[in-house]
Amino acid sequence: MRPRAFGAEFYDRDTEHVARELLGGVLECTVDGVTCRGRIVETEAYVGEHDAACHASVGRTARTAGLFGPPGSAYVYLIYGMYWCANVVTRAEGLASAVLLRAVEPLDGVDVMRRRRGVRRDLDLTSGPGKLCDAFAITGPRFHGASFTRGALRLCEGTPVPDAAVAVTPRVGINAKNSAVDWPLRWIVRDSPWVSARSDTRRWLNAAR
DNA sequence: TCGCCGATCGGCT
DNA sequence: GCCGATCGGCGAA
Repeated sequence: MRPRAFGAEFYDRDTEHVARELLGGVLECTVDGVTCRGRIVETEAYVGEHDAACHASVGRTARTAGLFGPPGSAYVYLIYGMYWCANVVTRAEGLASAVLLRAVEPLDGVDVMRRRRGVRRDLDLTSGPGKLCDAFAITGPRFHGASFTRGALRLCEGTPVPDAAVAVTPRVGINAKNSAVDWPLRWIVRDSPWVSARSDTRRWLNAAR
């Protein structure tokens, strides 16, 4: 059954709330007639031009223009010349912030994901921002600037995740000299095996106790 | 299981 | 030129 997509008003709010509430939601992407779905288990917030880890901290450029776009639009960029990362833009148009989709639990289209990824273990299909874009065939040319509220790329209502099952950590992959390195803007489903950076996450959660 | 390293290229200084 | 919101393979422990 086709789930219902979040509307633009869902994204026209504080980025932290959107990131938190996307946990348990469903990412859906249709390419070449095949639909893949996954339950979102990990997100990160990039909260604006004052956030040194946010691409928009350099201001509005050709690259970052998408971050200033309307709520619910896709900001898809290439990292390390090799991997795509998918974000959903938050807050009103003109405010540069977004939620990075970092990991999902595969639900539908798993065979296609396996073919696209070519990895040994299913756990490596979608447990990272570059991995999930590969598994779902999300690329910049296909989806940068598209809307997550309708069409081939959607974010949909799923089963909400209770606070007791959620953990918050600093974001992954932020350079140690970045002033925002420690900001707690990563949300995960605490016990999901599908989250990225598993050993780092375990270490951080243990140290925080 | 951990840590290191190379791949690969567009955007920015 | 430099470096990154990453990933997978490798060798060591």
